[in-house]
Amino acid sequence: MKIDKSLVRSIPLFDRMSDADLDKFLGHAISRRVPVGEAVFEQGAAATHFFLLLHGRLKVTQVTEDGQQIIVRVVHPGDLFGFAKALQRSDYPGTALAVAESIALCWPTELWPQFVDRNPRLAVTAMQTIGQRLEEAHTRIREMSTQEVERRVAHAVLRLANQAGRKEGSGVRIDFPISRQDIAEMTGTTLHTVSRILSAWEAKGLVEGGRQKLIVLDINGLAALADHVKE
Amino acid sequence: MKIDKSLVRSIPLFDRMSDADLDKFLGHAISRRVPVGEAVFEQGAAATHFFLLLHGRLKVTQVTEDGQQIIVRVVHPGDLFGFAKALQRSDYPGTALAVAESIALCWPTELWPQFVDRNPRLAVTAMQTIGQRLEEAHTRIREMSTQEVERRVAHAVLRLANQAGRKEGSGVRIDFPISRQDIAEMTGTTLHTVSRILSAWEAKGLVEGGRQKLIVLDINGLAALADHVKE
DNA sequence: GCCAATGTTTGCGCTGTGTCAAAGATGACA
DNA sequence: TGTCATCTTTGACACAGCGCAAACATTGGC
Repeated sequence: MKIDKSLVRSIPLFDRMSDADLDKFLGHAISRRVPVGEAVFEQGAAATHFFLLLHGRLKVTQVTEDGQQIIVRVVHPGDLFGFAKALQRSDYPGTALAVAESIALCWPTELWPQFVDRNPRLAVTAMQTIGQRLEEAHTRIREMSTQEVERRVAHAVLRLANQAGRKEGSGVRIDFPISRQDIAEMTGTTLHTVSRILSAWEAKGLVEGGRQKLIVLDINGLAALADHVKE
Repeated sequence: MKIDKSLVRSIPLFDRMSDADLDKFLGHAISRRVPVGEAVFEQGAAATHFFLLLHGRLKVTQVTEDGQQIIVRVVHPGDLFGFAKALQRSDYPGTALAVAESIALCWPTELWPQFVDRNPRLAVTAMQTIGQRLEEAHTRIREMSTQEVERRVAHAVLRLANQAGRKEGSGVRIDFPISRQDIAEMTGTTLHTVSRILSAWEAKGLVEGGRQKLIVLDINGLAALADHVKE
């Protein structure tokens, strides 16, 4: 399958790589189509590959011992994921599930050290990427520690609109099927509470909901909810 | 000031470095004594140095816009911290405060790329360290999403006993001054709730409390509380 | 040895959210 | 076009945990 080289180039991890090295890198890649509902890898499985999402959308989930599920993050096109082995883990800590028809590039994890050796800047940039992810995680912890549910949901929806928004009519539509349950698992609450909150927002004209659908009509209004201390 | 080289060697980040390089590395270091209550760096300040804790104990905190504080993590001897610049940040995301008399090695951040160039394995190992930190962050998110306060506190206390425990009498004492407020800020609750929980535990003989003091008397009992689904 | 500062405990009332339950909506598929 | 599975909405209720407030304990300084 033909690989979109300019897309790969646009990723921080690869933007400084020489053309020759990039070709070599892509030469080892396998392109894989992932239909909706299929997992790229599953929690606990041996980490045999690392991946780059070219197209589509994934959600990375974890299941706790007592069966509760949370969404760790959403993978967008251009994101590297399934890093586990590079981080000294032998298995994947979560499951990566396609929520939209997706295409991912796959490399055997053994190649990671080789590529790093050949291209030291790679490791630096990769570390920066992980650093950002760490920061996001801390942001989430801070939110969960200090904010009540409605503000957390507002932040989560704004983030989604930012990362996966597509203009539609007068608003911005989240560009993949997303349920209240999903939003609940991203914010640490229940689908019932999310449903109530979204209903209230819809009554205020902030969003438009629907089955697995969410359109933000008033970004500023939502941002006010997210930032403002309640009065 | 004399630097304890064997302590430095014991840190994953440095264990594979050649002796010559290590000497060079340490040659550029400044050793700094940090009395209790003093900050090594403050949130928002320019990230001029990165650090290695040789002795003592720090807590890394963040303050939200609306003035609430959370404890991001506790820094133990041997931990690298104040990484910001290596992760492509120009300022420190939090404040590192000494909760015990501490000694830290300091390097100017400019040296980081040099050391990485000279020693590519360094970047790989550093990434593994960050990876672990990311995992811890996700663990915390998972706990905050799915567990009620008492279990979260139990987990936090067990973690502290593990990382900073010193045998004392029949129990394990957390080896630095820690307040209920601190524990609250680590688990996303209030000091009042923490106080109530600890009182209850003390009545059950699980722990022994005190002013800025905490001794775990029954690790297994606590672990049961942390793991077991309440019955 | 007393005082001030700081940390801890405890009671009480309130409310945000989870839990349980049941009734719509929506879309896929036959 | 009807059926079924899935998702969403809404109500009723309970309670964990927060906010507020006041008393109590410990420590260090003078």
